[in-house]
Order: sequence, then C-alpha cells, then structure tokens
Amino acid sequence: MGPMFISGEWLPVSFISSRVSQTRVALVDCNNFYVSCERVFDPSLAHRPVVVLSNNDGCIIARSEEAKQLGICMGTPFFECRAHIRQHGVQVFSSNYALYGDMSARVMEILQQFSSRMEVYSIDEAFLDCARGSRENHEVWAAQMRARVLRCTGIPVSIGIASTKTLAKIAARIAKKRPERGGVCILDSCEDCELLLGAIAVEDIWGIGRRYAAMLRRSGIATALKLKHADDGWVRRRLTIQGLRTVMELRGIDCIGLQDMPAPARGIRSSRSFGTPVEDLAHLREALVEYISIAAAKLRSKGLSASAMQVFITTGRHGAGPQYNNAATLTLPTPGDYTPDLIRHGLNVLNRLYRPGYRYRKIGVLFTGLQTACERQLDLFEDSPAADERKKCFMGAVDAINARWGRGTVSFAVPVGAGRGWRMRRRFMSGRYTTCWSELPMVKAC
DNA sequence: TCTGGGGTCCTAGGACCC
DNA sequence: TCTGGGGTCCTAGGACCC
Repeated sequence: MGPMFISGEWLPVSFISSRVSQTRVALVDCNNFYVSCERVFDPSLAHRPVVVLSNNDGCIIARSEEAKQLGICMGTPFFECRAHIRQHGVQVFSSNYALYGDMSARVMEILQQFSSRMEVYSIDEAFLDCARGSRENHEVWAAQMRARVLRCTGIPVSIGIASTKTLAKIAARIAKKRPERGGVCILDSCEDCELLLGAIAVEDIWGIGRRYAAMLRRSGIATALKLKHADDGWVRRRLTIQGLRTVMELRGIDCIGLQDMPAPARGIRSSRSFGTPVEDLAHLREALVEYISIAAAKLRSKGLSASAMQVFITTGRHGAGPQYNNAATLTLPTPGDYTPDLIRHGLNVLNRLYRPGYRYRKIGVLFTGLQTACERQLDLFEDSPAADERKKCFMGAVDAINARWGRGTVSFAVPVGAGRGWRMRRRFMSGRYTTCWSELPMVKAC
C-alpha cells in the first residue's frame, strides 16, 4: 500500500495500516539515567540528592528525585546553583560518557531479548514492538522487562505502552510520575486516554518544544487533549508537517513508525567549549586538530567518508566582550576519512576564519556529505592504490591503539608552546568502572 | 510598451530531540 | 570566573537549468 494524501501532505503507509492492525509500541526509559549509573557503583548515593553536570561542568543535565525535590532545575548553570547545592549536601558528578555509554549498551542488550523489533532511540531510551496480546499480557511482559534490567544492570526503568510512539512517551512519563503504577503505564481505552491527556501540559508532549508551547498557549491550547482536537489546517500552518504528525499520533494514528534499521548518519560533529577562553591561533589549532581526529575516527568506525567539512568558532552567547561567531564550509577535493588530510584542510579553513582580539569559547568541526566506500566517486588523479592502502593501514593501527589504550594515546601534533588550559573542566569525575582495567571498582573485605 | 514558467539542488536558519 | 554536545527534520530563498 502506498502513502496516503492528507491535508496537503503525504503521510507514511503506517497511517493506514495502523488503523487496521492496532499495533502497540512500548517506550522503555531509564530513570534519571546518569544518576542511576553513578549509583550502581556507589550504593551510598541511594536516597541522597545527586546531580550530573554537562561537559566542562557547565550545566545540570541529570538529577535524582531528591535533587528535583530541592528545586534544582534541568539545564541550570552549575555556578548559579552551587551555593544551594553545597548547602543541601548534593553530590555532584562531571559527566562520564565512557561509563554511561557502556551501561546503556548493557541495558539495550537485555531489552533486545524481549522483542524482535527494537529501536534504540537515545542513550537511555528504546522503543520496542509489543507482540500481539491482551492488556494483561503486556503488563506481565513489561514487569518482567523492568525486573530483569534492574537485576542485571542495577538501572531502574519506566515503561509506557500505547498505539503510537508519541502516546507511548506520554505513558512512560505517567509511569515515572506515579509510582503506584509500578513503573508501567498502558494507554489504551479511549476514555482513559482522554482523561490522562487532559492532565498533560502541552510542553510535555514529544515534539513540542519551548517556542511551540508558548505559541500554543497564546492560542488557548494548553493541554495534550486540546492539541489532539485542534484543527488540522491550523496545525499544519503553524507547526509544519511535523506538528501535524504529532497531532495524528495523539489521535492514535501511527505516523512515525518504529525505525529498527538505523538510518545512515547525515553528519558527524565534534566540538567542545574551552575550560578557559582562548585568544591565540596556536591553541585554536591544537583544539581543532583534536576534534578533527575524534570526528574522523568516528567516520572510519562507521565506514564513511566525508565530502565536505565545516569548521566553526565562537566567542559564546553569554558574557561581556565583543562577540564573533563564524563558520566556513569546504568541499573536499575527494571524499575522505584520512585524519592527516582532514587536519590539513581544517587548519586552512581555520586560518580564513580566525580574527585576533577575541576571547574564543568554543571550536568544532562538522563532516557532511557522508558516503560509504562503495558510493564513493573515485578521482582520476587521486593516490595510487598502494598509497591508499598505506593510509588505511596507518589509520587502522592508530584506531586500534586508541581503542585498546584509550582515546588520545596516539594523536596528531601541531606545534604549540603553552599548556592546555583550553581542555574542558571535569572536576567531579567518577571512575570508568566498566571500560578501564585500572579503574575497576574495589571492594574492601571487612 | 513590452522581459516566462517550471523544475531541481543547495544552504542557512529555525524548530525540535536527548 | 563559571551557561554542553551531538543529532534530526522542515522551510524559504537563491542559483541554476531548459
């Protein structure tokens, strides 16, 4: 069956098929994931307020329930709430992605045992296709899943089940907010659904962010229930086709579908804010080389070559002083994944971009026009096959060493004098307990 | 005095997500 | 003093083509 034409737009096939088949999708969401990871390896953190900071110890990005109750908000700059945090004895961690990434992989491996189709949506969430069955069957299935994830990894999860992904997200939210439901919420009957949607604020809907929520509220739409019954044409004009899909999904019509085959990446980026502002070109070059190396390793790990690269530098949006944000894109002579070539091009772009006299806060690189080896257009004048093979062997060796001994064990140098003050701050790091031999947790015998 | 129409491709910017 | 990083999709507008 082909796609269906509705309200001036094509919607996917699933628009029709779902009405007939009444599929069910589950969203499994790890509770306060980063905090939960830290707690697994330090049980003394249980029942205590804990927060995890973003890179560079900038903002609050994860909070335990106790920290939420202290009024600590998501995204708050750390320096603004430091006094509050100290006063209440909140435990603070820098983000430890080596640990969270590995814990995530363990959770996903277990979830996979519960469904033939699964979409890993983010580091702490997955959508699963529910087998056909009664509500009772789904309740048992979800309860088993929660118990097994908790037993095998120590991570608590909430599960929402509904006919569309958008409704499943809402169900999981309800499951998390109302502990009496045992961590599982199934949205199915119409009356039940309408009642619950009336209590969901419009900004808490998946796909409705701050801007859209403000606009909707100004137009008298404050709840998920109101949005569900909004006029299609109006939604289409004000929220684009994406917004119309969200509304359809609230009505129980599947417009997004489960993506169990991950789509190929469209862009690969690496960037960081500096620990302290940087003014001179030499330090910018040093930082850029590092980020190009990271992004290029990611390209190779996915078997991709980039056909264009964008370099961007910024003085940041906050703070006093003159501001300068700029980016420049370069189409590469031939698509590639070879770090030294990419560094050479990147440094040339940076030379064009750099203006002296600014305090830079961030630099980064974005690779686009990604293609797989078999898609790659060959260049009549490019390296000989032997030279190409040498490059491949060389990068393969570098990647293998860095995979075994840690990122940056072997790196590309640029001439630079001073220290590395630009490196990001990570003052509250826990150990890489699961991915680094020297940082395994120790148990003391009494 | 009078100067087309329809299409594709690319990019920048804005919205969203975790 | 101190405000993350890495993604996605959609739209509008410009360049270009016949």
